[in-house]
Amino acid sequence: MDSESREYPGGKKRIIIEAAAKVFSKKGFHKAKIEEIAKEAGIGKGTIYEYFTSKEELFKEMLSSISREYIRVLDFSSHPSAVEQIKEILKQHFNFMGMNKDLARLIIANQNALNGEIRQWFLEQTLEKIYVIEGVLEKGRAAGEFKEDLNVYIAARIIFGSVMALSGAIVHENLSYEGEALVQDLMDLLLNGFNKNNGSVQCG
Amino acid sequence: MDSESREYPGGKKRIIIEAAAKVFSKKGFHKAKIEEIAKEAGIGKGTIYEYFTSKEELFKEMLSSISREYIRVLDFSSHPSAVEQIKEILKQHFNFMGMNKDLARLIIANQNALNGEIRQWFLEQTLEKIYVIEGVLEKGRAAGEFKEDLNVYIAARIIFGSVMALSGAIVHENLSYEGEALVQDLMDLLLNGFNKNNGSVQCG
Amino acid sequence: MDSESREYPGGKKRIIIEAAAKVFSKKGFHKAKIEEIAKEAGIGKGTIYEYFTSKEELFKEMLSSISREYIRVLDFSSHPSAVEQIKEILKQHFNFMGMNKDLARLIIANQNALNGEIRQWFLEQTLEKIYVIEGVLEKGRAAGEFKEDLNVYIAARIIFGSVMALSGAIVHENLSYEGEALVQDLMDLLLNGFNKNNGSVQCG
Amino acid sequence: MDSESREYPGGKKRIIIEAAAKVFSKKGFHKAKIEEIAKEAGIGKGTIYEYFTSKEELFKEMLSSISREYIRVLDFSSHPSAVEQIKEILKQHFNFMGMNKDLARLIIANQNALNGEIRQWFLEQTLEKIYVIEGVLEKGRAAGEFKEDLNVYIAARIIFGSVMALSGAIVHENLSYEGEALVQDLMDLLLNGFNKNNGSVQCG
DNA sequence: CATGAATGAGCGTTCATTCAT
DNA sequence: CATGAATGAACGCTCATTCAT
Repeated sequence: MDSESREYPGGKKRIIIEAAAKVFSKKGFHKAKIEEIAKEAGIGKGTIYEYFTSKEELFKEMLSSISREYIRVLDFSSHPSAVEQIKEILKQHFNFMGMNKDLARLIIANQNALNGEIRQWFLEQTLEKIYVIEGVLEKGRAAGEFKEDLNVYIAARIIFGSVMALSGAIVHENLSYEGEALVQDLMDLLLNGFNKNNGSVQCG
Repeated sequence: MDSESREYPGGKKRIIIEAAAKVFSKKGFHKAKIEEIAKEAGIGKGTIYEYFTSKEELFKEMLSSISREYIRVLDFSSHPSAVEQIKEILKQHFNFMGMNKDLARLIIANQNALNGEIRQWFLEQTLEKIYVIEGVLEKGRAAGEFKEDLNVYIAARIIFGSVMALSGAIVHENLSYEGEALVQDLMDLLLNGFNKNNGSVQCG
Repeated sequence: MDSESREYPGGKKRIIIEAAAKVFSKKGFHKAKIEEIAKEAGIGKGTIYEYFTSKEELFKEMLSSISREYIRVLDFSSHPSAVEQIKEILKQHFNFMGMNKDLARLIIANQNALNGEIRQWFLEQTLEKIYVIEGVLEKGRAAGEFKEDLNVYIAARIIFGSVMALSGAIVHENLSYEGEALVQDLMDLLLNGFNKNNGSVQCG
Repeated sequence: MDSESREYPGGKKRIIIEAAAKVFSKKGFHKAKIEEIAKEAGIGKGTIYEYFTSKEELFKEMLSSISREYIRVLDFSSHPSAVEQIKEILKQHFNFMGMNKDLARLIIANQNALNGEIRQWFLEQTLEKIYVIEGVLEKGRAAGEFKEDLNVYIAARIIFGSVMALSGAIVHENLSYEGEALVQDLMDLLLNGFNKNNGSVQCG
């Protein structure tokens, strides 16, 4: 409860993670130097090793932290229907991506990059997010919002993949994500498909 | 006309690229060592530099080579409708991914990874593939196969993203891709959406 | 104030430069290995790069350091006449060369060797020394010590060249430089020339 | 006596040496590549090793060859007096240096550079030239052209050093060497010294 | 706890030399 | 003799990690 921790809730660890996020985002995992992170954090190089055992661990903890924050932001439970929840997820996601392009790049870039242990770990993070979507879809299906025979496994991956590809467009091609147009269009395509005579067109 | 050249059409360069594909797939760009690639190719380290000016160039040439092979496989032009063409793309894609899991991992893994120049280059490769899909969609839309107001930009990215996410499932979660079930389900969802009353359910 | 800093004023940098001087002298620029310099200095290879950005920089800084020391030794301004000043320069120079044969070898050896940037730099170092001599000669000429029409440009290069050639004799042929005999003889030849009837022989 | 050897007296070896001279002059010993020399000579890399056992040997043979040519050029024996002979040596030397700046640079640059065995060898080449000068001086002294007590050892090195320093000025500072002015001035200073009242001023 | 000087394993790249053809 | 594809020893430099203070 000293003044330090009041200034920086979470203490040095928080400071380091924020500096790491900034540097890793800008440089990527391999080109980011521990020294630069330390400088960005305004501390000594050795201090980082008081809180993290290695560069990899720092990277992973930073991503966990971001994910946690990201998930925390993804507060969708208050919405009544699965469709609305998914809409909310997409909306929040694109907003997050658009407002944190560097972090977004980092998340997209490391979708499956990196080696060995860390790759596995990352995969699990990704799956976790997919499972959330699967959960929402399953509930929606059970509630009769979707086809009875909806393959939630595939559907969840369609959503996740679409979101990632469009996020890539946002950060790499500067696709505008503002307003709800993007989400609206995406949702319409996901719900009603590419075919004519679907969606708004109802049978007499 | 010696047995060597018969065994390895394309000569040493081909051997090196194949060894590089194997090692890069297993280790990723940064952890892959030139020496290991050389050993894998059964040649001396220096020989690689007779054919490629740098590790980066080797990496890029290898990916180009794979892409070329991959695109070559993607022969879909003979199919009549856009829907059939896309189905064919997906089918061939998943087959390719399932049969070349290491290469698949490499393509997925490097979707957006890597830094600077090489990342830019990779991005362009990816966009190229998306543009192919966009082209097919546009033609299909013009031919009246899809909604008149289909946003091909978003639709292409939905397809690309879905494909990548499901490819990830194939290589990382061992999702079975055999038969046409996966493609059928995916296509159904893409064309008709998640909603009930779409697709197979026809208006009286 | 620990014993370390007392032992090595100037710190690690000084230690490294001294080790570098030793190794570069013995092996020359290209055959000298950074690792050997580090070992000679009793430190780790990486430490050198904490103080110098590259092998070239280390080489140049070492030569600068030697030159500085050498120039510092060349304190001749207190002598009244140009002739005395030049005598003093020569005396000090030969003493320095004789007492630091390794360094001498290095200075002579690299008179014009090395490529590109570093050669240019070395050239400038050499010219600087020649300009000092030119300056002394010009003052002496103005003061009436020499021929009125003395070509100081050529004269300075005669002195510099003679000194280098004789320094080479000292380090390579073990020419004795002790006492003032060498300087005396050299000065006599420079001032009075090879001809008979010059110098001590005065006209009735 | 085949057409080859008629075209190139001395055969391939001569061609290689000439190519080596060109490349070594331009790049220096270390930056010169055997491959480039081979290309310059219009032959295969391996062929060089049919005539020379190593890069070092090629370098030494090339220098020997140049020196031989250079000495051959230095035909001064027909001149009557030692002074005239030395004048002739200087004249020819500066002409040679001025007309072959690249080779000149090479000769000057490698005065004492290079390591170990090759350095020793180079030293001997240099001494050989100095001994020629010493010989001329000694004869001149005996013939009464110079001071009776002329220290030919030092005098020879003064000449050699002066010549090298001025050659450096020619190739590095673009000092003009044309006409006989430079030789004239140099000789005057060497023979009569820097002092006033020497040389042209004759006793009544 | 905090620091940053010191470390050295590790790797991409070069190029003189060899040798099968 | 001639070749040039193949080689691998060698080295400069980086940077994550350690540890004495």
